[in-house]
Amino acid sequence: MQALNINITIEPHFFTKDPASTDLGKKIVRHSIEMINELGFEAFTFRKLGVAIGSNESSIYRYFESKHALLVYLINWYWSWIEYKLVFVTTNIPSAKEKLNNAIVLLTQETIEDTNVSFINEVLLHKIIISESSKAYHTCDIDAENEKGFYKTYKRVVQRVSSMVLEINPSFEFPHMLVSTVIEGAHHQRYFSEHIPALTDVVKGKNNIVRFYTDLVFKSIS
Amino acid sequence: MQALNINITIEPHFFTKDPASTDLGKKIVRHSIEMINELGFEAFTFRKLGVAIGSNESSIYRYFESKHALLVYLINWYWSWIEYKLVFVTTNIPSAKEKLNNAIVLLTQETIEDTNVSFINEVLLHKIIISESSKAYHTCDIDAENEKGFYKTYKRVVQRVSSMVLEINPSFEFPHMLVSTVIEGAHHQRYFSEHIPALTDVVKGKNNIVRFYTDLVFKSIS
DNA sequence: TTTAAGATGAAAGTAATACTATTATATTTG
DNA sequence: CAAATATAATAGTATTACTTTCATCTTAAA
Repeated sequence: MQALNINITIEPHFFTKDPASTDLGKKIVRHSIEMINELGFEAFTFRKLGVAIGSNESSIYRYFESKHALLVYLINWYWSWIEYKLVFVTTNIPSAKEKLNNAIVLLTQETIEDTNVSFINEVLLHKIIISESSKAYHTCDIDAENEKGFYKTYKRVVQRVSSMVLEINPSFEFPHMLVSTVIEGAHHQRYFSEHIPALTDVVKGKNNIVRFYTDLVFKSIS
Repeated sequence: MQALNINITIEPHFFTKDPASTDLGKKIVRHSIEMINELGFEAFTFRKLGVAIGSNESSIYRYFESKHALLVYLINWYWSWIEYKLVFVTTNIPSAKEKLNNAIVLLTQETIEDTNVSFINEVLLHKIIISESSKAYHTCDIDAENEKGFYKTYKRVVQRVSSMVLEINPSFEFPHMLVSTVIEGAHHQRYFSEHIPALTDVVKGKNNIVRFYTDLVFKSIS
């Protein structure tokens, strides 16, 4: 996909101060993505990030109230970006099946190029989504956070693809289950293929994950 | 399932001292399951557990070297128990389809009764598996731990069910992906249905999750 | 050009976590 | 009954995830 002059806008309740609005903010986000990838979310701290960007811990807290909040911001950025790409690959496609196919490919494929849409490296961000995003919603605060709309963007993506499923088969009972199974499943399979290969059948270089989930979707809704 | 006089045996490398071998050990495991459920894994600490069982933090460390190790123990206990039940519901079933069907039902259904097989409450343990198990394998130590066989029991269950898939369709390319997708998917759907319902189509009281995944499996392998 | 508002930095402090280490006291076993 | 083993009590450590306070630096309007 070619780079357009677009920008992913993130709603104000995902940050204390908009990181996209300042140099320091962008630096915080950019380097946090790198560091979370390198260290994992647990070992990543605002102190270490501060040292890495030559800034102070307390300054970072002016943008994000906690490292959990930063992760939620990143997750929402990711889903906003996916939503944008989803609209892009499904607009003006007359065939409902082709539309859904494009959507499933988008949701299950590897991210291999940084589109330079922004100050965010999408390849690394996708890796964070795969390895760390479950830590954002497996908390005891999930219910309160869900009410505040923390997972709205993700839900919207699921809703859009579910509608495509219903376009093809209006009587299919479980479109949301199917779509969220595919999304979470693809993430798991990518993680397993790298770390617990006995749980997958992934051969490196082949697009097995995309093919598996595409088949799964079309067979189960027919 | 009726209670048999069986016991789930856990391999020695999952503990420092076998909790099944002493009263204190059983107390540690029993109460840790309760507390992890109440507080979530993050807020659960050995200190709190010690207070709850009227014992000392340092005594708990003699059984498990860390709270992560305790979680890995619980996960292995769960999968050993599932493996036992899996063998139970698939033995002496001549039809390959019925066998696989029984397996999928077992993997996707809710656990509603504590079988009293042991000192472990399986209903609560299943909830921990759903909410917390991903925290065990989403660590930076995953590769080392996988090599040490930390996830062997889980892999064995996936392998058994994958074989059943191949019995029905020997040319199916992705049996492990299918089975791990179903297992992880069912856990996610149960979690989502309680906390982020927009991501599912689950109606309370109905066995939608079981039905959805059973259909999914049989449609995709046919 | 001054000024004052806002952004950032430096430094110190806090409560809690996830352990470890040491020593004392029970309890069991041979 | 002694020795071995299990458990408890206590204290200590390094780190985390923040918070607070105050100083300084920047910048943009008066």
